[in-house]
Amino acid sequence: MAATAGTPATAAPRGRIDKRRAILDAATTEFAREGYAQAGVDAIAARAGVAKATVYSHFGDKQTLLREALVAESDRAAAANLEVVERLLDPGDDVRTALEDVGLRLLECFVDERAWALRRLVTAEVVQFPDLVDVFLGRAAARVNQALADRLLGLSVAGHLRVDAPAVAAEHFAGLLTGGIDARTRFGTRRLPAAELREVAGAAVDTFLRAFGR
Amino acid sequence: MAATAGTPATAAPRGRIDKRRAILDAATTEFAREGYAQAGVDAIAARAGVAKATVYSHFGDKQTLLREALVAESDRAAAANLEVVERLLDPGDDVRTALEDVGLRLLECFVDERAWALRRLVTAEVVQFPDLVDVFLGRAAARVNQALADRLLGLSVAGHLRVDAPAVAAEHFAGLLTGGIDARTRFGTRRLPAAELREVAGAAVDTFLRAFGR
DNA sequence: GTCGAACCAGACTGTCAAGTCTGGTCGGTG
DNA sequence: CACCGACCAGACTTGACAGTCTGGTTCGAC
Repeated sequence: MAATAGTPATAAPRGRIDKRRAILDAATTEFAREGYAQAGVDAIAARAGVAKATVYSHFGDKQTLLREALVAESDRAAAANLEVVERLLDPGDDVRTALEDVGLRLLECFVDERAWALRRLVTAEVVQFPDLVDVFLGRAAARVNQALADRLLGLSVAGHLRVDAPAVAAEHFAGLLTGGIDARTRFGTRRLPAAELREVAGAAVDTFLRAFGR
Repeated sequence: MAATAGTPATAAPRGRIDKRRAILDAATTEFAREGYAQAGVDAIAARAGVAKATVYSHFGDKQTLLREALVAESDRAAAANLEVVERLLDPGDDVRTALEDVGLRLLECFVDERAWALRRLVTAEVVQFPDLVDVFLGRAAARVNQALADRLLGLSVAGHLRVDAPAVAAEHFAGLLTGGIDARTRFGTRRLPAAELREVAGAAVDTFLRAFGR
């Protein structure tokens, strides 16, 4: 914890804000492209248009930089997912259509390049830095799953679904959506055509409704 | 490309076979623990009880070593999975029980430490060595999915299930099983108690049968 | 206008690891 | 026996990179 005790809040951006953001963005890009070990601090500094010393003045060391970048990306991903899930609050006239819409959008979040980079980093570095998992799960995965469970419960109460264990149903909805996605996207190295995304989402919703529909 | 053209076949194990195996095992262990970048060839040689030069004489360079290790591990994982899936050939009197049995065993394969290490390596290095994905998908994932689809189709023909798109059903079965597994195992860093595994498998089969059962 | 904090370019240090080389041991084959 | 190819220990070369340091510039605050 390199937090200087002088600043009031927990955030503690010591340098000028825009530099900090630039460094964080550059780090995210570079880590995503090269992986933690391969990414050089020199390259990150260069990409950010900043001197190497500035990077160290802001973040202390490379590991902290990785952690902060992951926090930012997790929040970003969570925000995108949560916004999508929120759509289930008002499902309109047809649950199937609403679920397909949300499923497709969730899938789009999931196959997004930055989302893949995030999962890659967490997966790859979990052995060396186990606390990164907490960052990712706590800030992104857990919140999204909780929100989805809430919405599914809401749909059930409103009589659109028959769900008795919302958390399980949420896990299953996500699982149906993302089951074969590693293979389909070749671990994030292949872009899926829109038609295939729709197809996958459609099939997932189909099975989901067979199991949990009225 | 250090392949000496003297040997006849493509396999070309130039040294004594047991040395090759020892190196491959050591490499697998070391890569699994440390990741590709962190794992040192010195450490691999030491673990294999072999001189560093011997490693290079067998495999040429570190990258090749990784690839060969992944091939071996993929085959290993595939064999374990396929053996489990095979059990659906003779489902006995009760499909639910058979599916729960297979589901649980598949899950056990999936949360296995070596399986996690394999996925970690593929995920982490996919950007640098895209062809590793082909090794993993071709040798393991695709074959398992195909076998599972075959068995599900068989069960459907025998009147135990109602499956019209076996490949999709197989993807969904796997998705239901492994949907929340990243979070549950904290990306492979936490061992799941047997009870939780059973619970997850049970819930997955439950949903699956609601969707595809007779 | 001066003071200090943030910043710059780039040189520097120390470490670590991939891959090579040397010189020698050992076991099997003609 | 003489040879050859696999193997050994370990020194060596080479390059990359984290993190530090220097000396100087910019800019806002007082």
